[in-house]
Amino acid sequence: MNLSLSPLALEVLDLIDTLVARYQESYEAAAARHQLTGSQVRVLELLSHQPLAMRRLAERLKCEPSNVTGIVDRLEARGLVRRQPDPADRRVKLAAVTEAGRLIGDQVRASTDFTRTRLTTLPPEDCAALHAGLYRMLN
Amino acid sequence: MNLSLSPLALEVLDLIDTLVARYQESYEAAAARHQLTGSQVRVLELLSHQPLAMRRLAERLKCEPSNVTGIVDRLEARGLVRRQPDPADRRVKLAAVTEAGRLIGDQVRASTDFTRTRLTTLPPEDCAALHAGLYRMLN
DNA sequence: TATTGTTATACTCTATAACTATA
DNA sequence: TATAGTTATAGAGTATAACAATA
Repeated sequence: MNLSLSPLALEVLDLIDTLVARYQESYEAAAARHQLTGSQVRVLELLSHQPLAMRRLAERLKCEPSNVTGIVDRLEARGLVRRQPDPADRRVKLAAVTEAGRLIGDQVRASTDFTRTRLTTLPPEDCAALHAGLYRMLN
Repeated sequence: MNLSLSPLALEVLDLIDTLVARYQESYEAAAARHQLTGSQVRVLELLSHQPLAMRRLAERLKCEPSNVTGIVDRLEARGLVRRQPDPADRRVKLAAVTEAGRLIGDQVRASTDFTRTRLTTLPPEDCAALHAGLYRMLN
């Protein structure tokens, strides 16, 4: 329904398509440089603040819990994550990032961002415009 | 390296993370509503203007040509795409969207966009700010 | 009974390597 | 010999359904 979008809005739509594409590329490429997939890096990020139950991890990843088993298996096999019992509920397994996992997660994030590098050199007034526009759009 | 990013830039980074996540969700969900994957819809979009050689499709999708064979196979099995010979080079197969494929592609795109619906209601001044900021960031 | 995590299964996307038919 | 598309293979992510352990 392009009819309801102004010419300016259509251009913004194109810019957003480009932004998303570059963001994705940069994210996957950074992960691949460390022989990791995007999902694996995502888990490392989600666990960087505190351990999470497999169930919670599935919610955050927006996928089925059965998938998380495999992703965490592969991270655990490489020593980047470990499973811990939950003292409060013996059904639950908490996934926790290891020191090695935290290190790699930080490295990937630092080497990732197309977005990040672009933002460092963006003049403050453009940054402010971006902030205002995005904030209004997302809220 | 958050040290080199201003507090404002950090907030923009968060906003962009959110934007990308919502964009992705909305794209995949719209595709799924039509029993299609994101890649399949992407192909439908790429072919919406003109037929493309399998090789070109692979370039646009940023994946190996061998993968395109499978994606086009599945679309062809559902009658959404067909393979045509290239009169100029008998090695080449041109993938072309069918009428049914064009119809579904349009429907998905219309039902997709989180981005699109947000932009329709965004005040012109916010839209202009977004455009300015994104343009400067991406170019 | 309900919930947590896992297993089993099937499908899609992905890359790599080897093959065929053209050029 | 080089290129276009395919096949074969293997790994990863995804959803669904069924299961054991625990609540």
